[in-house]
Amino acid sequence: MTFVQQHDGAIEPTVNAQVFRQLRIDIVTCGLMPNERLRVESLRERYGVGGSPIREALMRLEAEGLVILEQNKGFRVSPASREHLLDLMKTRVEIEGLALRWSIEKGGVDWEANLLAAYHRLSHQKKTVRGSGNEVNLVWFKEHRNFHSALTAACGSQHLMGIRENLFAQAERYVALSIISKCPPRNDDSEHEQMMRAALTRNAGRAVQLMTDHIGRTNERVVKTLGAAAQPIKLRRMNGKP
Amino acid sequence: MTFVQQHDGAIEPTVNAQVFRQLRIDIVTCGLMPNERLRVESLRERYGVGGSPIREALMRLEAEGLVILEQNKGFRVSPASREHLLDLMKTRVEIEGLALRWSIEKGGVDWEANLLAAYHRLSHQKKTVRGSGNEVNLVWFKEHRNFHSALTAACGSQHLMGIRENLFAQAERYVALSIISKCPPRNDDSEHEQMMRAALTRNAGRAVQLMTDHIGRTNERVVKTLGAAAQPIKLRRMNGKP
DNA sequence: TGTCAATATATTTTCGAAAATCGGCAGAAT
DNA sequence: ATTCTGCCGATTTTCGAAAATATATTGACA
Repeated sequence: MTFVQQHDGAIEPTVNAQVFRQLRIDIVTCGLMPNERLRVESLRERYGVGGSPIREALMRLEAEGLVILEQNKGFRVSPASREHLLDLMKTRVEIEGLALRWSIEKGGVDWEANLLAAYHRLSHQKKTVRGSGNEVNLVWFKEHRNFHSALTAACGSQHLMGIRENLFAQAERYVALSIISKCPPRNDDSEHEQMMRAALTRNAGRAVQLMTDHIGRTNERVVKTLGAAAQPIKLRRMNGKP
Repeated sequence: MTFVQQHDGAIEPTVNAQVFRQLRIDIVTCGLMPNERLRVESLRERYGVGGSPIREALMRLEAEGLVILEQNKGFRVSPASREHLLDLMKTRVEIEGLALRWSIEKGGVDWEANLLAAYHRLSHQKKTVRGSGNEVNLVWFKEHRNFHSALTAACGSQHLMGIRENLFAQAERYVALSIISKCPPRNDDSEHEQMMRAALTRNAGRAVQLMTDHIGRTNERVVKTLGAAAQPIKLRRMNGKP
């Protein structure tokens, strides 16, 4: 595995951590598609490392819900489906709402400053890069994740933050899927700005409502593009007969 | 690893799954104490298996928050602290409350039946077994977990259920800690019955309030016994000098 | 005596190969 | 034709040993 430097300059010290990070990115951005089988041998080639760190990384991702393990039958990327997405969204609305409410209650000046900074960075990024097809813009993803994290950063609960981040990652995967499906990305920049304003003015009710709408609108858009790209068709060997 | 048959008669097919299950139990019941180092070599002896399945199981538990990994320095059981417990409780009140509300909304006859059955089984168990010291009663733990699971089983969200179960497991560990610390276990049987009644009569508000109190009271009890047993004192080799 | 560098030991991490398991295929039996 | 049985290749799972890393110990030097 080539040691890829991260944005913050840090390098993951162990191969396991590197594989975990990269695998997570590849799954969330749908470089590895939903339901795709994850053979250890293929991944060994892909990342140029041994089997152990790969399996260990996969186990972590399994616990996070991004990967599925069928015992003695191997790993695959978690399937994407309308039902799964709906469930995810329902839960996310509650969790993000709760975290936001708490954050607005408890946030201090530092929280406000970081939120402003995060929004500023996000507003200078586009969702897709025009260059090679409509590919997902990793930097936008990062800044978007950062912004939502900043919104809820002052909620005062490690547990709630962890849950929120996990659900967020799963939702990101659906957004990536939608972008890949050539769905022209909607502009939600103003929504982010409104949320930020409501948060900074300590209008919790409005902020939560905006967040709910924000998630709902994203969801609507994604649901439309789901039927096509969600489930790779299962292929059966045809014995060469037509 | 000896193939231990489970309560439902199923046997985990892979060594990894067995180690995972057993390790999880040992941590939740404080057979492995908070903050205790988890050396691969020791665990290899303890469970009589190779290193790979152990590391893989530990990675899963790390993602669940029951185990901590410091890169290149190994695993340890997650430390237990008053702050951690308080955070956990705050979050759990919200999650359990939400799941319970949804469950009461959507639950059908099957849900009611299972809930009744689960309560009946729980009410026939004691928290501790008198035999060898005040040890945790694994069966009570199982039935207690089952009961709370049954309460929220109809919430209609896999994600919310998963989150709830995870938080519940972490809370169980604190209860076990409290029991081990010779804290005479409180009788919360009637609380369970009241919750069940409120749920069955579709009184969501009351049920959630009871749940909140239930969690709060357990928490109070546990907090008291924390100072003593929470953090094993870090020992430094003394060079043989007194 | 105390501090620092160098060495030795313990532990984690990783690899490569052996063992176990699954799914498919061929051939026998009904 | 259909079901069953046993074999074969592909894949997962597990082990044991090698490489990498952290921790402890020793000894030199101020």
